[in-house]
Amino acid sequence: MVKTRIAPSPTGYPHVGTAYIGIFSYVWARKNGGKFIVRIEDTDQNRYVEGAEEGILRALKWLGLDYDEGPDVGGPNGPYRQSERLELYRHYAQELLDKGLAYRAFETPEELAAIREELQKKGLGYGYDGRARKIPREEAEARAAAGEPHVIRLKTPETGVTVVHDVLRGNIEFDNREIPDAVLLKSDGFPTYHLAVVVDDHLMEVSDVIRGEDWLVSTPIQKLLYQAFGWDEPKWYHLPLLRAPGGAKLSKRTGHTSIDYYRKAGYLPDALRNYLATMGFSMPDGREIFTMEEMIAAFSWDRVSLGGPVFDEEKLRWMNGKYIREVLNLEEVCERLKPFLEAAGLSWESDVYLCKVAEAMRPRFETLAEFVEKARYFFTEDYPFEPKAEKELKKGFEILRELKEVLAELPDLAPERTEPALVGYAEAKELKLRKVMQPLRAAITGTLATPGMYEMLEILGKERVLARIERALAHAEKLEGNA
RNA sequence: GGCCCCUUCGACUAGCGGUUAGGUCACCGCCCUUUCAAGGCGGCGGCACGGGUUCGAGUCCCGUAGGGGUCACCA
Repeated sequence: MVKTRIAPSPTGYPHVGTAYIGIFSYVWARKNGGKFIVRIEDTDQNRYVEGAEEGILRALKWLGLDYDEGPDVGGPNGPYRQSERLELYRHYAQELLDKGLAYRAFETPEELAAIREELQKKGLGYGYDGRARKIPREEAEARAAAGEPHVIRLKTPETGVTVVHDVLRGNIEFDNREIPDAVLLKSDGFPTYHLAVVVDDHLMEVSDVIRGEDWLVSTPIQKLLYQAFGWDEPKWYHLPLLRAPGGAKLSKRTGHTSIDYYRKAGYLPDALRNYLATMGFSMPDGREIFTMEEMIAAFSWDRVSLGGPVFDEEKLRWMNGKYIREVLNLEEVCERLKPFLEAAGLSWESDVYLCKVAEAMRPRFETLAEFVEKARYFFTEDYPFEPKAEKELKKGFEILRELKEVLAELPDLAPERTEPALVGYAEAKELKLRKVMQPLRAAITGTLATPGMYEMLEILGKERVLARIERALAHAEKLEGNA
């Protein structure tokens, strides 16, 4: 059975890179009718951030990456938090010690730094020379028993090569002299990534390891560990890292990396998920808008490209807009809008009203937050006038006064009545339509970028429109006074 | 710097020996139009470079360059 996993560290906010890898892991598991699991890699006590795990799990669910096993849902191979599996790692480290495939090393951090510097000077690209291998076994055990702080390191072959087969890249050769005697168990008794990931992936029966390219060069260490234990290694897939505009790895400094940022900015989970999927994967027919199910159906590793994709928020915006105006239905859009209006302290008289506004605004906003910004005047009488709108108010002051009378005479502001009325007025006065529309638009919205006039008049209703014109007229007079 | 990976328009990508190198975002223009969008139509723009292999190379091989990653008791 194909079993994939995502293994985030609870060291901060949920990262888009985690979601990116998560999507591919999820899709591959689903494609094969397998399982997708989440494991929390919290073996670094120093970097642990309170609440980070919850944030990450919430973000994964928000994106629709539901997992079959995980810290909060359990599963047959738990616990799914590495900090709760320490005994396991100690056991397996001991096994390697017993087999003579690992050894205890007693260098202090300062000594290690000195060794590293020395090696660097010689032009060697790694940090430890394996000197503690020379300590006789009995002596090492005695020192350990006496409580001397130490780590356990993997005994790595000194000659030959280790060949890693990456499904996406083929065979990759590593000279064994380049593979360091990696620390497996730290002096605090916690495992390092290498030990923990191998033990857990084996015990949890992970068959396919899909992860970021930054893990590629540490794969030989893990492969050697599988060999030391006598276990079958999983299939390896290293996906390219998401890049920031300019080319560097996406980071806090170079762009928005928190999934929470995108949620709060009003991106739809489906749009983000869809966009992330296009970072490397493409549909056979070239479609860029597709559901998770469609991706699963069409997925194949030879449709995954290996160049590091630049994360372009501009295109994400476009895609989000596409979802708002074409993928979701109107009711869904209205529902999504509600929390954003509430957060802005705005209220709506009814769902029907909200939906009418949403319909009118639909082609005019790309994020939910943008809707609140641009449609504010539909939800409050206390909307501001932009400078450009004030100019229109002044220019069209007389027209506005007359327009108010024209509209006041109509029984209601249905398009069948407002259109002939406004067009008729313009013709009678021999005015271009826009000369009439712009002051009106400025008056009832405070801005010049709005939905169609007839649509707006109907939504707002006669009473509010007349009151708004009145208020705008007063506002314009005040402007004249100041000028 | 050593090692490893990667390389098609500004960005995301299609291409899997024979294509006028296609699509999407962005940008520009036109159409529509009461504003702003959306939409439609059109345009700009690319195979990093140099060697091979081949009748033929964006596609295969080698080198160079560039970019990225990694060299922790972090993951």
